[in-house]
Amino acid sequence: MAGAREAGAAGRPARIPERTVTRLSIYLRCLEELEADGVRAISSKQLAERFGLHSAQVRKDLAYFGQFGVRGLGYYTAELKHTLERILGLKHDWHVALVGVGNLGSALLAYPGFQRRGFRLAVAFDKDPEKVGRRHGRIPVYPVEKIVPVLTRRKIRIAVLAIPAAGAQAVADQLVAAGVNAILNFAPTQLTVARGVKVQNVDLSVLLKSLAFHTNRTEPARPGPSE
Amino acid sequence: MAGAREAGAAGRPARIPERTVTRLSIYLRCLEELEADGVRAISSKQLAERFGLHSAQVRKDLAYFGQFGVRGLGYYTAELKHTLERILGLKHDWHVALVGVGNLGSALLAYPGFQRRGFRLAVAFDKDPEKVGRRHGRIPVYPVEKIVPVLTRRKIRIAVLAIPAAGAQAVADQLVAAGVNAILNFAPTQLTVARGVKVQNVDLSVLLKSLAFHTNRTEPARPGPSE
DNA sequence: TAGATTGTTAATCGATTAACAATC
DNA sequence: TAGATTGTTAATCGATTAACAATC
Repeated sequence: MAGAREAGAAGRPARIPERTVTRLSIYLRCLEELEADGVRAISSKQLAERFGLHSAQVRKDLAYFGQFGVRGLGYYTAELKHTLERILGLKHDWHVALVGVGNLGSALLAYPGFQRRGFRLAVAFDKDPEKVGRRHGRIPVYPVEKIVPVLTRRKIRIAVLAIPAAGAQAVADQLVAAGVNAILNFAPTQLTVARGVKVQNVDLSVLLKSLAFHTNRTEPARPGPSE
Repeated sequence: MAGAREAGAAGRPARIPERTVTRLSIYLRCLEELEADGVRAISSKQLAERFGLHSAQVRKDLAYFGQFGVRGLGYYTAELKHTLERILGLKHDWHVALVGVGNLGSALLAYPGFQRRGFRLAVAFDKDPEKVGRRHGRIPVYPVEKIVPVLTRRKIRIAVLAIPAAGAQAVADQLVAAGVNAILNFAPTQLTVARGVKVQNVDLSVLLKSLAFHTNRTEPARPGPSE
């Protein structure tokens, strides 16, 4: 009885480990390159090697969602890419809201790889009256008070939070009230949100501290090949 | 036989889980706030609750490095903060190199929380002759060809990579040759580096894909409390 | 002392890896 | 067919949580 069950044939939603989802995203990035290079197919072993993983890991990650490979051959590049896009929900563009048009927010608005991959920053919010009303390229900047009406009307479900820690929780509450399901949080603070809303934290300070810890425990590295 | 052994009394370096280091950074952030609020001491239970963790987790994380608590009481805020700073290697400023003065790089140069917490962006590099030679505030911008001599001379061990994927591996090679031990990598590509060099990837596209996956599997969230 | 909380060991849980029959 | 690689189950590994004696 071969069990091909996309997300559980019975109906059980099947919990997917967070790290599996992250790896699928990385596999996809790789498959885009492979397809551009004209590589027709790739095995789990070859794919795994590119990321220092084991082939079983790759096969297991994919097996959560179905059977996509060909025994004796591997996976067809174009087909697997297509499949991963479907699994990750990238078959249509996502409209994304940005809160905070400061240094980081502006950089994100200008970041091409962001928009390119199906994430379209559709609206921005800021509390500074100087910034409100203007446009950043083609993106309108509203006052933060408008979060609920604007996002509700536009049915936006993903938001990026690029403001200081102080006001972050209040804004997050607004986002959730507006029906947002997922928040990419650059504010260095722990957000409390309703169950079902996913928060992905990116705390540059925390990341740097981890690097400092590692550097602190490592020899000052040879001065390089002469110079 | 109570075993107080900082990093292994014998000399064994004791492998610390990555996630423990990340949590220590987060605890520290919290302790800074607590100290500012005049909170004298805190228990592992109280600390854990702020992050949705179990108290045993907090105690275990700390136990890797020694015994810092007081039974029946908890941990003294100021003391634990001090201790975590020492463990993470934050007792002195780190000079950090930035490669890539584009949108993201400029945002990082202007980001205050970055500099504030003991990470000083000391030098920047770019391949654009337009940008080279100028200064960003007080930070000089050199051509990327100067990475090895400049970093070697200044003994810089942490670098931030904020350039497109295409040139990232070549630049990473230069950084490693220059004696860098840790790289915060914003380029959406897998870097191959010498053992002992730590790479911390921040791929915005991957993070957004995880959010898309979650959003894709979730009901479109109630439209919020009326509006 | 009585109450509280640590530090630490043992039990549990979940994720990674090994192994192999199925099959292209 | 012979060789290769999948999909999947079982074994291993590591991290989280429970439990509790030690002790403030």
